[in-house]
Amino acid sequence: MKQVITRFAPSPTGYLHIGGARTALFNYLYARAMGGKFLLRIEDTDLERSTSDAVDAILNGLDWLGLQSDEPPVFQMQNQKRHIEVAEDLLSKGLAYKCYCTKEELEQRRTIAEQEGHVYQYDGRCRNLAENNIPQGISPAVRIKVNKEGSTVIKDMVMGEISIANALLDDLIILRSDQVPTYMFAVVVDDHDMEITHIIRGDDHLTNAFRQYQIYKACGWEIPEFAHLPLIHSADGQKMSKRYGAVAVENYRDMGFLPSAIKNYLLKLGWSHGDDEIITMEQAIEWFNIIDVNKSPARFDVQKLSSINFHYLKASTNEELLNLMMPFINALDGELHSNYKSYLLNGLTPIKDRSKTIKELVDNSWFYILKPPYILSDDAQLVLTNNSIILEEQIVILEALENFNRESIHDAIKEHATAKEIKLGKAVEALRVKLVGKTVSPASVFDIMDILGKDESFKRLQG
RNA sequence: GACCCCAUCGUCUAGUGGCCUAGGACGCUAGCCUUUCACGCUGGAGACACGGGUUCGAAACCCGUUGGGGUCGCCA
Repeated sequence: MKQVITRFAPSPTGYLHIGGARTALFNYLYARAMGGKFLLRIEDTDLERSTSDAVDAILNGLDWLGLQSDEPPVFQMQNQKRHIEVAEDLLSKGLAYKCYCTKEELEQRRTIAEQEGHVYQYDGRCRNLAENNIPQGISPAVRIKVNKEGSTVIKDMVMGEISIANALLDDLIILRSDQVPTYMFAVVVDDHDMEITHIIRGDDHLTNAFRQYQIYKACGWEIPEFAHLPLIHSADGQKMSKRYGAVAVENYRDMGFLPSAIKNYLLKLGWSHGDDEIITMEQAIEWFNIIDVNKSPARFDVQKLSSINFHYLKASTNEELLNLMMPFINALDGELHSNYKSYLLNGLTPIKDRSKTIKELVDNSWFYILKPPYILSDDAQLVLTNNSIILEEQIVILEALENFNRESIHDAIKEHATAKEIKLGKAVEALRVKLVGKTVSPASVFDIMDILGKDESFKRLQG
């Protein structure tokens, strides 16, 4: 049996979309599961919108997720010669023809058609242009001749058998007038040349598959397997787009999600292995099969991602966590404790329980990281009830913590408060102190108390 | 509008004609644990879109309706 080769083929026009990440993941997993190869191709034939920044963003995103390709990425534009060559071959065989309609003309016809209430389909007017009718001074585009008879049937590994009447297809452009191949053509040529056996991509390409099928046929090439994954929708059921919030993987990275958690969550979106929720990459490689992917689109749920993230976070060691925290710590405003790393390594464990993300982990452990004095903002407030804590005490505790010395903490407490006053009750919930420009959650206070609470002498103090 | 695809709790899903008065997870909720928060534990509410078939039997198969999504570029 032939070796399975899959590919992820993003266009470099922005960031790595979360949906793209899932497509990459499924391609990666399928290749790994079948003992095949996973390749990467940058679809940069849109000269206007492609940028090298976007290429970097995509590469970085993939790298961060740990979805590296088995070979260096292929840049589609570097195959332009080959695309032209294939187009010319098609031309010489009479399977394609030159079209002299200008972009403007087509645009115009399209608007007219729209005004008349129907969709414009290219009418093939240049198909049989007589020699003496060829317009002068226009560099032509190349269109493929689509067989208008019968229907095209595609066997899709996810969607099953799908078909369309060929009369609905029109002669699409394969080579632009500036000799740049169109996406529809370049994918087919490149997938063939790269010997891709399984095309796993988003559902939005489903109807393109019919057009590409025609190109494969014209070229006389073997048709690869198709697998169209249902799209990920945002919480409101619409297509995931920028205006609905975070769509780039880098957004999720910045929110403090772990790559392992993102992969686990994305995997579970449309694929499952019984009731299993936490699935490692190793297990996924063992279990994954593209034919098990669901046909229906799934909605993206950050809460569920959070809970999976929480699981992976708790399963990580403090050392691993510290590494992941570094970018967030470096972005912090204020002076760092000289040995905050050892404070964190020692004290992170109880804080993990109340942090769903790496960012929260940092937010909840600021007292290990930042040096006093802490600057209180204007909206710092203290609510007193019968169970109260006094702000002063807190600062004392924090200062004492700098030395990380239980004795001095206790001394400070004894000195500044009576046992009665120290009682930490529900009132602490209402305590919001802004320190170093950050909102500090009351949970942080509890973390301090947690450490103290384990101590017998502190318990006695409560008496 | 045309074409293609989809349809189980709020969300992600299990389910391949009898193990289903439909299971799990997230979320929500009650309680326990805890000096407080969180974690954890134990419960609870919560779904087969609708209408027809097929069958002894349908969440599962077929048809239709409704609803949702996608595609219709010299974008990818």
